[in-house]
Amino acid sequence: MKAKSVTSHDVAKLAGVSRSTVSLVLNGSDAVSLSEETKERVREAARVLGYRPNSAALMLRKGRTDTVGLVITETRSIRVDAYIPMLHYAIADVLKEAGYSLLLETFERKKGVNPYTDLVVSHRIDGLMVLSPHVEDKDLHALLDSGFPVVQIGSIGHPDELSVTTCTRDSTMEAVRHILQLGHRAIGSVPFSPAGFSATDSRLEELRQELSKNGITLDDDCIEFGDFSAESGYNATLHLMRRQPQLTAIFAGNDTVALGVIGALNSLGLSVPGDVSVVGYDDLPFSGFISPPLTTVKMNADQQGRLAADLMVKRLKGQSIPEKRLVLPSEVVLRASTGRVRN
Amino acid sequence: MKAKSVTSHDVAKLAGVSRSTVSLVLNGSDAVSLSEETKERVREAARVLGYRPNSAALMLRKGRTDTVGLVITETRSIRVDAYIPMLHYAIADVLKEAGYSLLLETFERKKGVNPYTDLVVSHRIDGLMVLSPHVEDKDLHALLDSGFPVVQIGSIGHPDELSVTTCTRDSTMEAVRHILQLGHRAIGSVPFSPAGFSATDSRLEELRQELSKNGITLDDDCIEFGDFSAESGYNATLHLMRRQPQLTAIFAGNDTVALGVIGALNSLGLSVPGDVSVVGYDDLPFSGFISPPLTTVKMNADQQGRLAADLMVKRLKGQSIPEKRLVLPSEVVLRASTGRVRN
DNA sequence: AAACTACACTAACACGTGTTAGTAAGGCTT
DNA sequence: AAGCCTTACTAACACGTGTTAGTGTAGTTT
Repeated sequence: MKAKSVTSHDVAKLAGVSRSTVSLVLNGSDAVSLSEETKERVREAARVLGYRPNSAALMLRKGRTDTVGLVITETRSIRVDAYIPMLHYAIADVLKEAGYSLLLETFERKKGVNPYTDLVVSHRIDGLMVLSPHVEDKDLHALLDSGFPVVQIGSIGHPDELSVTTCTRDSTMEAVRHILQLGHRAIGSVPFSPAGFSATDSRLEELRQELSKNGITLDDDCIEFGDFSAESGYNATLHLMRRQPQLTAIFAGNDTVALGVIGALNSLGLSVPGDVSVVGYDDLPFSGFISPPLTTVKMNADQQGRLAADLMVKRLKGQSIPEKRLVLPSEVVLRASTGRVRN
Repeated sequence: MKAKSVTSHDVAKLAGVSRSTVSLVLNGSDAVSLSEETKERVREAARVLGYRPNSAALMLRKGRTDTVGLVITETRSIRVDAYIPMLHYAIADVLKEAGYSLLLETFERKKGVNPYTDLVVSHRIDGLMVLSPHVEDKDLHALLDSGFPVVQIGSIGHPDELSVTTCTRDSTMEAVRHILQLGHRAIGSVPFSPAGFSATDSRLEELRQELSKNGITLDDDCIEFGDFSAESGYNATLHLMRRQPQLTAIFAGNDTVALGVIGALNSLGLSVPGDVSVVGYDDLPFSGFISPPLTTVKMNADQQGRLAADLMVKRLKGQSIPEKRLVLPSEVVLRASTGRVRN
């Protein structure tokens, strides 16, 4: 019933040589000389039998798995936001190209349990990629201390970390200037998550500072936190506009939330950008094609993922890494969701 | 530098017993009797050293990897549509709960290359999940013939297949009736992909049949194919409405495409649903919170993924599987993107 | 007293691979 | 003819684990 698997022993038997010879031929080793005729006979036998080395045996022998783990910490966001999957698949692409497999690890943090231990200590993976790591993640810091290959998307400030981040400061400044030039003065914000997440905190802080430079204070009453989903953006906006109906511009924490922000504004009878302008972050694939097309701060998830995966490949292959912390620029994409303030 | 890994040998030495004893204790085997005192000493030693069995050795010894592969065939769709990731993460959740890891495999089909061979023949995985399989996929049929554990999301009609599909026929009927009751007669469609993909073909065929039952023919001129993204929906709609400006209702192939459809209609100065009604498929998390909230055929990706993963777990654990082909019902969700036809 | 049982543990094998040290034979040099 | 190099190959080990058959001892039965 179960097709017995083909081992190098079978190949050896068919080719009339020893198992060692099979291994040497198939791995192209030139440490020992073999006649061309024998080599060909072995290759042919392997082909006929459809031989593939058993990967577990390979891992055991070589002491590596050619597998990289991917940890996604923000489990709440996975199902409702498109950004993580974009990173994920970009990473998968690059790693596959370099000969590595990608093992997905979604974990919930439990008290007293180090979520990295299982994968790492059991030698299940050669390296770990962490998306949106928490700055105060004790276990992650410990893992970095141990020297295990880790690449993060997002920094936790560890001296040895390899990370890729996107700096939104300049773009936020540019977006704020854009909004101010359109005449807006009553400005609110709907971050994409509760406070405490690094991207949320930094975007909010940058926004606050830029507005402040221009003499506008971003009052706490003008902020209503979302929770990753468009739904949360929708509900937050309803609350926000009930409390602060004078607002004419809203900075959404990301494009998914912005979708809900626009939906809520419209449901309140407000037009975008006629009555209220909306700015997002990320520039998801759909952002240019919704109604109205969204003005947003482009993050380039694809490039971010690819560079992170490149870092991992370099690290695993022992290649030199000139820059351990890559910082990508963002870019403001002006579209139709922002407009001149109503009279 | 490199922290040498802890093996059962180390544990044995510390506990003052043989390696066999360590293995027996830690696996809770009662095939041989051991004193409680020794057991405790071994457990303590293992705890102190932080011992975890080497997974490669385990795989080799046990002949299984406790790993499931996930093949995503529609690489074009991955980055631009939210449906696949939802399936993906639901599957990952269930498998993890059952003690399996998930290995991601995104592959491009190349001539003469069997994309399943590597993972399967090298014993890298115990089972394979295939998302949106092609009906005529020769290699997949061969894999099923071989008896290797495969679960598909989407059917290819193989006699032994394990699959989960969602039947949209009833919902399409219901949605069509809904649209007709609103007075619409000039109806178009923007499928989410080119023809040839099973979901696209079946949805289109169901739509055609239902309309036909009501005396309306869905002309080819009233169909403009999308290509997975919101952008493709946007562009297709521009073409479609230029060609058929009389249309008052559009069935989008999925919600992502519907996003672009609505965007395009608005950019043409048409309101939704004032001038044109739009129906989507999937009910993505954002669909209820965009503007206008989208009327759609709900697919329940999460449940689909969970059931598929359950099938896989049952299959791998040798449990009985009463129904090899699960067919889930869909459900029409009426929202504000559909309305009475304009006068 | 011999034989058996129960207990506590270990030696040895097998999983499938890559690699190093070693063997055998033939041709060449001295 | 003895020694040496080259060519062609293989035996044997190691990776770390789970398990089966087996060993020895103490206690109990016949």
